[in-house]
Amino acid sequence: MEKLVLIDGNSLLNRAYYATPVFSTRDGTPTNAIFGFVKLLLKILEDVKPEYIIVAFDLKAPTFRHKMFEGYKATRKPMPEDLAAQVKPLKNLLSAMNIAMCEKEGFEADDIIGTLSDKFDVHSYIYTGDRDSFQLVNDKTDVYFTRKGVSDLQKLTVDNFFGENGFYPSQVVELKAVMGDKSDNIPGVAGIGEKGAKDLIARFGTLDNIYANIDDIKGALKNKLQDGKDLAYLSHRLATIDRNCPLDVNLEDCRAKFKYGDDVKKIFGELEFSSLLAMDIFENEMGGAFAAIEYPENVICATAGEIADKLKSNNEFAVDFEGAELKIFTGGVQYCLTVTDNLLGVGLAEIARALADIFGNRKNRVKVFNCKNLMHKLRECCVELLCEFEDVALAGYLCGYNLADNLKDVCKQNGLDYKYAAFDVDHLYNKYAETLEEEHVTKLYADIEKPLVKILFEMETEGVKVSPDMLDELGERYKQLLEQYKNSVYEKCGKQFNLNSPSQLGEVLYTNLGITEVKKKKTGKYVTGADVLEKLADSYPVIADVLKFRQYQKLYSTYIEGFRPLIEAGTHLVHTTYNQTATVTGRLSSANPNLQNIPVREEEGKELRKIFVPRDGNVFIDADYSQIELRLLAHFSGCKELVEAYNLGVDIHTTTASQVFGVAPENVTAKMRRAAKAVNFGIIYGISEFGLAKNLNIDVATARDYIDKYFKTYSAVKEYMNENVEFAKQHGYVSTLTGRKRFIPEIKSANFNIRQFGERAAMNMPLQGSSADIIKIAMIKVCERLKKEGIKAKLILQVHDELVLDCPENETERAVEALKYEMEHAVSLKVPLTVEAHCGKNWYEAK
DNA sequence: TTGATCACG
DNA sequence: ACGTACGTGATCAAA
Repeated sequence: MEKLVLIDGNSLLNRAYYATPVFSTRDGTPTNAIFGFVKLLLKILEDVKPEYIIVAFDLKAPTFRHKMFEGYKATRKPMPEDLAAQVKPLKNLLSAMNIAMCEKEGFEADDIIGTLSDKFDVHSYIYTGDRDSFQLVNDKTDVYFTRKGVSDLQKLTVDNFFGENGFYPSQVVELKAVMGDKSDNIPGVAGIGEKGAKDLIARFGTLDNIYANIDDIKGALKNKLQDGKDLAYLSHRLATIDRNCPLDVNLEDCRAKFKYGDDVKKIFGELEFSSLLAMDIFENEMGGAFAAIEYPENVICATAGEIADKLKSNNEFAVDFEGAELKIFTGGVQYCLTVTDNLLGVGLAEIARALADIFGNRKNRVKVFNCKNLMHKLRECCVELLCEFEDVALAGYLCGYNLADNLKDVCKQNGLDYKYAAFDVDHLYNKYAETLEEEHVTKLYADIEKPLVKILFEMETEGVKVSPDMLDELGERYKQLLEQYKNSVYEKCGKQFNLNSPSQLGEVLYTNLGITEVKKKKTGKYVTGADVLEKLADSYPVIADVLKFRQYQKLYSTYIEGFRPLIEAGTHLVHTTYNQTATVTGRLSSANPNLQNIPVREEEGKELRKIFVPRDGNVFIDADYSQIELRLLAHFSGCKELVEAYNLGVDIHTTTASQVFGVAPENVTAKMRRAAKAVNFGIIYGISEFGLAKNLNIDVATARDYIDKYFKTYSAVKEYMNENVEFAKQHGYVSTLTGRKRFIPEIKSANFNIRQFGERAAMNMPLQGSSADIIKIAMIKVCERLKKEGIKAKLILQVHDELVLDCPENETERAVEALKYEMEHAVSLKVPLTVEAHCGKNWYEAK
């Protein structure tokens, strides 16, 4: 019998959307759902080899079911924006693939599929993620249900249906009539759920039969059924698929005549589906079938010697080191080596020797996803990575791809088979290397990011020493204060509750204490943020205690207890992990623990820095750039007033206040300076009246006045900001000093808020990103300099505009000199870069 | 898993 | 009419 594939387009696209990691083309067009859909489509074509295929879609217009019941699907959330954006492109693609589509006003895809599966003398294969379609299963119709994701399909046939579900296809409707369907807002009988409904259907078979024998049912169940009879029959009608919708489709319209033609290739290219583009397509009379990427021979288990041998004749290879498995792809073959310290198996020494042969050989060149991770793994085996390396994650990051942070998911994103991980690494790197060239970021990759990998590895390995005594001391103190403030709050509220719960706190403050000044959020919850509470502190004494509790709770849980498990036993070191591919601006991030957000602004928290101490006989040297982003603003905008101010070395906020408020510098009040400082910060963030008003706690009109005055004074800054926005609108990205790019798809959004966000991001990124560039360059220079001069001081921390050295006391002077010089001379701008350095016996003293 | 909150630059 | 400062990560509560 000939085969007809019927696909529920909306349902599968929806499934594909949630099953595929979020990704998009670099210009921001989301493509993950289309990708998942296409992968499944190709699989179906290959598996079934159907003569006919058609994809059915829902229309937005109300269906006959809505006319029957106003509430039908009323509780369904609207499609996420980035899924909705993928519907049209999918249809275009299907059209280019010569795949028939069908939609009909007043009907759902289900009805179309039900009708077509009945209409022709063929065997029907229905693909859907909707259980409603189960009712369509019969001797000439199978349903393939997407159980989990899109690849795990449950095949339901007339033969296995009862066994899989415990009821028959015809009873799907009967069941739904009783139990309803939450997702479609089909009511069913109130008070009866899945279990009750199944029992009833197992006993009576149909809804009609239930009511025909209603007197056989006793008690509450009977009452529920009697009360819910109308809704049950309404639900019955709602759940029934209409197998007679008026469709102008004949079988020949559905003929599978897919060709992998230029038009399809072009669309795959536009969607950046490189793994699909790379497929070998061989067309046959079935309408086209596919062979995916040609994967290499896979040697499941190799010996260390075997691999080392291979590398003698081939210096280039790609690896994936996951768990105890090292996969190596070289010379067209993927080898797999198990690295364990089980001496009963392969000797550790032999493995270590092989690893040293592989990664310690400077003639070798390895491609890897996240080289820093590999270096840590090798270190566990006492092996140092000395060979040349290429980092797929880093390259992809610089190309602007939104890559998952592990190779497994990246493979998924790219439709690659993780079984061939080392091969995939090779494949992906080759692709990204081309893009690096196209985007003109190869130098950034090779000269800044790659050298930084090794520096970060060393910083992480070196670690930062924590004083356990000081940690305990502060912990005890915080604990006591915490208890004190907690009790005080309880007393003043007249009740005990969980102070850590914003919702409970909100409830108590606004209900029990009658504090009504503040509104709820759009989620319906009370706002209890510190900025809001602070305004209430004067009127309500309890607020101050709440804020103090919050402060110490943060310090205690995040920085005392949060730290304990991360401190290495014996050495008392914490080893943070710097993520080099986490931010959109080019900054690093730090985690486990995050050492880039150790308290400093409030004295209470700043004390925490006393727990960080240098090694014995050493001091910390802490050096930070002074206002680096504002200086970059002066540099990029060329604003005469700003450049001059920085070249004269005057206080920039005072200068701004003086120029904006039109008073002599010596007449600038503290309040004026504070406002000017906030404006300066705001400018860097892509200022908005509202944001400035909120920050300064002033009204929007005053904020607008400040901004107007600022831009009038510094018109070059305004022009520069406009240029950034215009550039982003035109090219889809902005860039930094080193050519690092951030793609800003939001800037073209139809949504006003999203577009505004894009504009602010376009203004901010060149400043924040260039600052990141500069400190990265400085880190490289500082490390080179220390090495060259034989200074034993070690770079141990980076906090965006700040570097910390752990330095032998007798080298302090030379190290300060080197650090300050290399930071200040990392790049040359129209304004000087200045660095302030301090020394101390802990991080508190060195600030 | 998500949202709220708060620590940093 | 509507919601807004830029960039991160950790913790907790509540689903």
